[in-house]
Amino acid sequence: MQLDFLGDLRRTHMCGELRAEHIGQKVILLGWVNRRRDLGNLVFIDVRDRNGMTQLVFDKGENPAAHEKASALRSEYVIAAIGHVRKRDLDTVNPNIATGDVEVRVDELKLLNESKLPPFLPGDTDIANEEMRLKYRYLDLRRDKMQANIELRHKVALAIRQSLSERGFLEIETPFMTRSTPEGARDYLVPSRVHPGEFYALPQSPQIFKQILMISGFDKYFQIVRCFRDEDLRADRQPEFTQIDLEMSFPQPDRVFEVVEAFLQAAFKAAGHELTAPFPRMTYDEAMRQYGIDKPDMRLPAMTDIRKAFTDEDLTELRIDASMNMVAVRIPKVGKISDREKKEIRALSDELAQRNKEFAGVLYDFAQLEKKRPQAATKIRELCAADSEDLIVPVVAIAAAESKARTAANQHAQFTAAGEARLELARKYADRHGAFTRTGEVGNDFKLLWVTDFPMFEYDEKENHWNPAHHPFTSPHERDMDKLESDPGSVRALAYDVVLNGTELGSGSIRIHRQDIQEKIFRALGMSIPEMKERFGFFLEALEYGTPPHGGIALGLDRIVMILAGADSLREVIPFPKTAKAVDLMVDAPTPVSDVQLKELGIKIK
RNA sequence: GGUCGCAGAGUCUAGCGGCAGGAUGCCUGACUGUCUAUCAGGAGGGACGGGUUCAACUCCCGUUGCGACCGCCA
Repeated sequence: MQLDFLGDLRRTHMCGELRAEHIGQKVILLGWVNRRRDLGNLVFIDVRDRNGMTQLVFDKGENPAAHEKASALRSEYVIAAIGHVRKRDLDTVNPNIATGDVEVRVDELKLLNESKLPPFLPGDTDIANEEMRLKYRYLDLRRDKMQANIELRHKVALAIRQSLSERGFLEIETPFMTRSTPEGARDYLVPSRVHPGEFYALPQSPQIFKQILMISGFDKYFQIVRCFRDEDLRADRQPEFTQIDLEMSFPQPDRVFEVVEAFLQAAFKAAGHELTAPFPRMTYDEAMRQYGIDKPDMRLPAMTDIRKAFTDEDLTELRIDASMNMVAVRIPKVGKISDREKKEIRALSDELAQRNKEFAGVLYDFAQLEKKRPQAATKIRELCAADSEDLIVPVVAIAAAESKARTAANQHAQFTAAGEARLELARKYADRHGAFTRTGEVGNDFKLLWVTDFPMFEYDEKENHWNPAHHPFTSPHERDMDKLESDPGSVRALAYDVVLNGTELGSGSIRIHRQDIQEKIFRALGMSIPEMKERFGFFLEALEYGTPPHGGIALGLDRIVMILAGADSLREVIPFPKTAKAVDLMVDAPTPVSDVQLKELGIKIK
């Protein structure tokens, strides 16, 4: 079929714009053929662009030439429609689309491009599987939902930029080709041609650079920036992802919180939600005790300490280890559970024990407890404020035959395992309690909070030394300074996370700005002075030239947009994401490269 | 690295150890008020490799791809 040129055709409206007020106007619409309804002498074409859809009418009696051309149109052809807006008869109005009151009677149709028959259509009711969607991403992105997600992403990013800019933050770029640091995740490496055998690394985050910018006196920095981590993927983890990265001079954690709360309010507003600030706060310790996790999902009830429910006699008879934590997990509105479900809960107990080596407990059968110790069971119901429909799962330790010494690690694992049980059961019974279903009420749908006072170090059992829980530039609490050497495990950091519905949105800290403290930390981590110099020499030197107190945070933009879009995977809000095996199915990356390229880089593949 | 799930027409799927069914898309025809158009007709199918079996789309093993989770991700 003959194709037409665009010439100097200029569209007058987007395809979702026309309303009753445009009736009678001459319009030019440009877009894709979304659907064709051919009634013989009368043809309807829905023309679509990212803004919406308009029905075009071709009537053989009115305009035979245009009608003939329209009859040959197929899905995803690109067209220009020049015509007049017409009121639809009352009985032909389509309330399902924004432009449904009107239609365009086409005077002249131009065919700008044809389309091969696509493997799937943007208007399909069943969406294709992900493999197909990713391979033909350009087609998948034509779908309304994807267009909306990408637009939402733009709006959110824009609102955040504006908010930060208004508060005096400067957006400053930092290098993508930088220095590999062995800390943290694996680096993506970029070989240097000029220096054979040497590599740049793509940044896991602009951490060092933003601190240097504070040393340079920029005072308030931000960047919406790509970060790279060569680790295995998850639904909420991509190898390249976007952070809202910021750093400020002379801050207390509260200053950082205010900034983040402001831009999150702006971001949520852009998505149509009025968020209340300040967000609730909780220390790491409270989070672990009440939720068994450092990123509590507050849409579900906290765990309850049930030690008080048992008399000493109960404990002896039930062979419960009184030296350990006793908590109950409560999942609302589960109702009666079947024998099979009971079995599944028992199986979960084993699974948790396998995953948490130090876990000394079990998920107790509450029904059994009600039989054996009705008073204790009643008390637990009271303590949990449980409804009769609620599922209660006590997590207790059964006393070992020989008395084994329980450690702090056991106690911690007890909370962690209970927390995992809480989430697992909540997911399982999501249909019944409905806590994960959007209600339209912001306070219910989006539970934000700050988790503060993370521990400074974590002990690595295998390697037998202390690791930074956050990163090695995190400042300890001023009041814990003197415990750095004597009792590293009890040192709290000025580190904080912002959490939304059980997802860690962002993580930050007040940094160390004094070289003497930085060296102490490195010593506590078991790093020698030469080792420190080798890894961070330039940075330690920078600290010596008048470094102001500073701190900041970084938030995952992809995750924020994902939650706002109500999506289950980051791939729904990233235009060109990678598969679980870190492959781009559209461009087919990664690929081998030619021997010539390798030789130039001085690289041999084994 | 590990555990689990999935793999069938262009796409989405039902079922089955013995003729592979539907929806949608596509093609042809009819149709002047459709909008997931309708009606009639048509074309089109088992990821790869091995095994069990008289017979495998179906069962088993492996590979590959996709997905979920664990490990990993300061």
